[in-house]
Amino acid sequence: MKYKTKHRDELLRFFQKHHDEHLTIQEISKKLNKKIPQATIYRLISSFEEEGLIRKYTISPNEASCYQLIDNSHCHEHFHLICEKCGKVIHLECNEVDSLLNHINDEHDFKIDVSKVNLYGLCEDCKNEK
Amino acid sequence: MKYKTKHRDELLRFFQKHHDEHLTIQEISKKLNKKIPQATIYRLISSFEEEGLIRKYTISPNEASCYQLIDNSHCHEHFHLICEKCGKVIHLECNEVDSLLNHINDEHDFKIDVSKVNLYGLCEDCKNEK
DNA sequence: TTAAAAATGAGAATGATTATCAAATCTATT
DNA sequence: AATAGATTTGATAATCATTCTCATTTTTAA
Repeated sequence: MKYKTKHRDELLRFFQKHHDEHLTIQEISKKLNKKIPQATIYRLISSFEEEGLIRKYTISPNEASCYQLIDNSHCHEHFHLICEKCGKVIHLECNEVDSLLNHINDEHDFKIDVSKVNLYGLCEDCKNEK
Repeated sequence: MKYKTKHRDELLRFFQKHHDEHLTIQEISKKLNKKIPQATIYRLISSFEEEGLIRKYTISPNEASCYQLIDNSHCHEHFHLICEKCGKVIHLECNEVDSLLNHINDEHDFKIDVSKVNLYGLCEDCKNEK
């Protein structure tokens, strides 16, 4: 059972306030003026992740991961496309995705958890800019 | 300018021999009976990566990356299906994947980095077991 | 053969994330 | 509101993949 604590509330409010950016633990810690110790931030965040409240972005394995509040206004299931260069997050909702999901479910017998799918790559702008 | 060295040749031969698996540095080191020191393996591998000879796969930010020779004779690009319950990693290579990649590239103008695609969900066994 | 350039080896350093554990806090129940 | 049991916290240590360092060795082109 989860207990409600002031750190928990504070961190959640923080994510709501910064819902339009994705931040690393370091950045969060700094913006909070170290009010919450890093170990606690890590713990709370992995708890939020499990609860499906926030999403983790890992651009590169050697860089810190970023976290962002999950936006539920997009109710339909969709993939996230994340630009490795500029960090832009694109919500991809299209039939081709659905049919791939169905194909994988039916033919490969694997049920994908869409809410956890992050597809990394280069967005339109960064792709052309080279 | 690159020099040809015995380690370089040996590691390349190793990758050719194991072209059908992707291995971590640890595994490579072990399979080579530590003939090549890890620091050197890291260096050679990042050199191979730059030259476009091998591809790095990142399963999870907290696990070691895997490396595999890029086989230009057939399109070897594949996704990883990762079971959230048992941790099993399935290599998904199929036409539907390719067509989704092409669709996203052409219609949504986003170039996906295949080596980073990890689709989380439930595998056959864990799905049914509930 | 020689000198400059690159690679090597062993170990130290880095840096994000996890683990530890005693102390503090929270919650439901009396 | 007091209590007991469960959970969270804080500070710090541990982990682990990867990168760095630097003196030594090897390679290459002239």
